[in-house]
Amino acid sequence: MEEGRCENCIIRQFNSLRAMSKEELKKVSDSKVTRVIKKGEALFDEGDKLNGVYCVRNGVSKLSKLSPNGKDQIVKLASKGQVIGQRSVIAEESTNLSAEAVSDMELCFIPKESINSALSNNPNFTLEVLRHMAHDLKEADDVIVNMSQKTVKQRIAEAFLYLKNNFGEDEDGYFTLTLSREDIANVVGTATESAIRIISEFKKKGLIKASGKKLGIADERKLQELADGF
Amino acid sequence: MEEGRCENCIIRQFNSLRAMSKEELKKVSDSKVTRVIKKGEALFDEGDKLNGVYCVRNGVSKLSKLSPNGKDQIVKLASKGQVIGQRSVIAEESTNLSAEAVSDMELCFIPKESINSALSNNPNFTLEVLRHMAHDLKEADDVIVNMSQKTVKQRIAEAFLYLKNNFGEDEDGYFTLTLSREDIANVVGTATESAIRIISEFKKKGLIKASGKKLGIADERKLQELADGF
DNA sequence: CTGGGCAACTGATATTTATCATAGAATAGG
DNA sequence: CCTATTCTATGATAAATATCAGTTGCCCAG
Repeated sequence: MEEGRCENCIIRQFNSLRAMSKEELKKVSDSKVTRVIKKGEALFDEGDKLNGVYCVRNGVSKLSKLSPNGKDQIVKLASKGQVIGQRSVIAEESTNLSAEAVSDMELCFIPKESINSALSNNPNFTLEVLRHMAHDLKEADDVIVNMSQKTVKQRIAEAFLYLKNNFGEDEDGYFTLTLSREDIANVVGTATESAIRIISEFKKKGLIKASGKKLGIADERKLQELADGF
Repeated sequence: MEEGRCENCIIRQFNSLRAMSKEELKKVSDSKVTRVIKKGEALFDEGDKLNGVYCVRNGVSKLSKLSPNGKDQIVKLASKGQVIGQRSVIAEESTNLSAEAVSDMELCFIPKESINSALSNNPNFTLEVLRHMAHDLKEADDVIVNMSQKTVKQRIAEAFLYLKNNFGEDEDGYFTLTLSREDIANVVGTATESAIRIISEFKKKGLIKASGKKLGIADERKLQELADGF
């Protein structure tokens, strides 16, 4: 089986690595280490020095930051095809985030040397990473605006739409990715109880549906309207 | 007077342009256009296509985004030495922000061709921009956490510290940069009245001082403690 | 099958923040 | 120097959200 080779795996679907030359990819592939992480296990902690990046092959990881008041804020959910830790490696700083698996994961660890050598030798790759990062930065602006201007209800509605659009749903219309209420609260930056209350309310109003731990969207149109502020 | 040449102006102090070669800087210098903008005037609006970047030579600009509910959220304050619009130029997307001068400004407009040519020909420059952007992205995470986890009081305290640390103060201890209460409210993402109330409260408690429109810090230690949540 | 532990839930209450209304202070332009 | 307009300020009130306390239900290890 050849799935272990980056040339066959990463190239097309993954964001910036696709700009690597065949040779570079071979090097990456030879130096990488595959890791399996169980749901709930940590990938790294805030303040750690990363000596490489992680490329997600399967599963989802939450990237979060502990706020001074002791609450976790989830800044990003990284799934298949996304690269974790590139910012720290590129800026040569320690991480400001911690990463934990929210589902069982399989990922490839790529030592920073491989990345750095590609960065200094392959301008196309660098430019590709740069473009990608410029885009991320614009998205971060949107998040900042949403966080500071939208109500908790609106943010939860958005989170539901986000979960559908980014991780998909099963044949019954439930999200592929199951998050605890606490995680949802940490995504939108609110108290767990508040999140639970609003989720119950949405369910009563027929905007969303819930079955056990599974969540899903029942009325996307209305949910979108709510997220947009009507 | 030779202040008009980038070789003499930009090189040392400005973030990523310093990685340009002498030749590139000459090209930039020849293609750039100096603009003077009065306080309150707009540089560009949300959705505009930028065909270049602005390098701030003097004064301060607020970069903001209109939220669906009609309020402005100030995402960044750019001052001397900072480059505005690079993200849009690099990602080849239209801006998601609008820029307006909060004090009289002098800036250089650099056509995107100069930037793009340097990006594709000078890997060092690209890498430098990339590093810088990676750093910005980490800062954006911090902003997100602050916005979603801290109270309005804490955020206003932080804003005051930020104003001091980034723009300095005069001999009497008042901020060099004077912002309206509305602007401050838009930086921390709250209602103008709430910002005013909290500023009054801080003043009564001796944490800050105000004289006319001028604002300053009176007790930095306590203000910092408050921002950190005590 | 069963008790312990944890996640989900609910109620009561306190706190924070927004909104509406209004008035005084400052400021720019004629 | 005056007036119109914008900025700052403050009160009253409503709405949103957090906090504390307690209950239920579920899952899993023994």
